[in-house]
Amino acid sequence: MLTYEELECFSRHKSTILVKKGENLMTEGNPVNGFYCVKNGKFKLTKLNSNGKDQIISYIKEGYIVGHRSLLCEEPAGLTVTAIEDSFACFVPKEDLMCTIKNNPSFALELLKNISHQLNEANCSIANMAQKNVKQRLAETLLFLEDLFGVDKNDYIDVILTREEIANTLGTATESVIRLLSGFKNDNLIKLKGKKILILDKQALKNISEGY
Amino acid sequence: MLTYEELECFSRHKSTILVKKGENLMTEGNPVNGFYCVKNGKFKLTKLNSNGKDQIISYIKEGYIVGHRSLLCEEPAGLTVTAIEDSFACFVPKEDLMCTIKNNPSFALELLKNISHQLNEANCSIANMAQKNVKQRLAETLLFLEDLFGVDKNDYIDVILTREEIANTLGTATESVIRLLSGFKNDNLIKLKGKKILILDKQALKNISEGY
DNA sequence: AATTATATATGATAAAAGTCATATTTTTTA
DNA sequence: TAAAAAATATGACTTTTATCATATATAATT
Repeated sequence: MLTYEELECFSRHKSTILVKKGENLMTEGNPVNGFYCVKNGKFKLTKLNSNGKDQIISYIKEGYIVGHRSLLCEEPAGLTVTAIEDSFACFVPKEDLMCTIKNNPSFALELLKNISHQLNEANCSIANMAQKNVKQRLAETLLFLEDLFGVDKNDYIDVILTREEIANTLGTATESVIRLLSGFKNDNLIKLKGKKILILDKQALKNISEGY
Repeated sequence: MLTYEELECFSRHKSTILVKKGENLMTEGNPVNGFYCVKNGKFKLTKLNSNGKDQIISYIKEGYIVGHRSLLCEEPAGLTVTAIEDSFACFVPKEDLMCTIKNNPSFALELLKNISHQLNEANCSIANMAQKNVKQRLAETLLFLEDLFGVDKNDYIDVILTREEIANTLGTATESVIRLLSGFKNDNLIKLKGKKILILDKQALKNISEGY
């Protein structure tokens, strides 16, 4: 996430594009010739596995940029970026990015900070994936989703995900997520209303995620 | 990993320090006031878990830099960096890094590339951790270690790790690693000589790691 | 070299998680 | 709105992995 001014600078004069729910902004393995600023909406970032399952690596929302990593490495897209609701993004061509990096050292530093921060989060994810069991990871993910996307007027986490998408975030089976969510509900840690999830006991979920 | 010239530039006039096997170059949570170039040797990068177990996030060797991510984020060290054999590294103070970034746009770009690359690798790790079973991850890790550290004169992977360290790389129990290594040995995929591991059938390991 | 400590190895068992089957509910489409 | 499709839910069972116990081998220390 960059500062408002930096994003403004890029998105001024740029055409904003609509990405409908389920559509891809970028596709893993495809060449990348610019990056995107998310103006509005929500996206999931996924990686395809040899067994054909998508692994959700992270989520982004308004104010986030995506695609810059591939540009900088001069590699094809490492992830597929898919809208999880109708969203708007604006495209910034590669040249604009490179030009700005070269002419504006403080922007380069800002970008370094941005990617460094993402790298730290990715490292934390690796440790969590490796050492936490599915229940711990689910608890953690629910807290993460509420923190990232906030809550709606009825206090439900403000993002609609299928159980399968949650499973693909945790790296587990859909049935396991369904069972665990039922368990959390029975223990009065969460409330469920279709796909909507409301966290009732944040502290308890935090404890579970840390193994207590 | 940066280019030879860039590293030279930093390490000239810098004192090289000896880090003995088991000693830390940086410690998770501690403040960071510079970064290190590895001149010689091997290090593991670990993250402490709530259950007290170390998770090995990655490995580095000569030519790699470490600590720059925390510097750029202005955060405490996110990882502990421990020598896995007697090693040499040189310290570059924060000011030198910041100064170079500001005065040398192409260096900033190089650094962006470096961290972007690491972020991509971390994303791959997340997917692997989430979707592969222990056997697949072990096969992959053996191939990774040979690729990173190369082999000695007898073709054994040129790094000495305990079974526990391998387990902490995969995020599994030490006994599981021991059992699986025995299995690979019985299947003539690897040869074991104490802690030394020799890969006999690279293709078979690759197939296992991809789930065939 | 003998002793101690640490690492490796292996079996037995338990716990966690995956898979398959099937029922029910919700959502989408015609 | 009805029919079809997709998602959720739950039980039964299997596989994977962790844990505990213990034996053996290797490395470190005195």
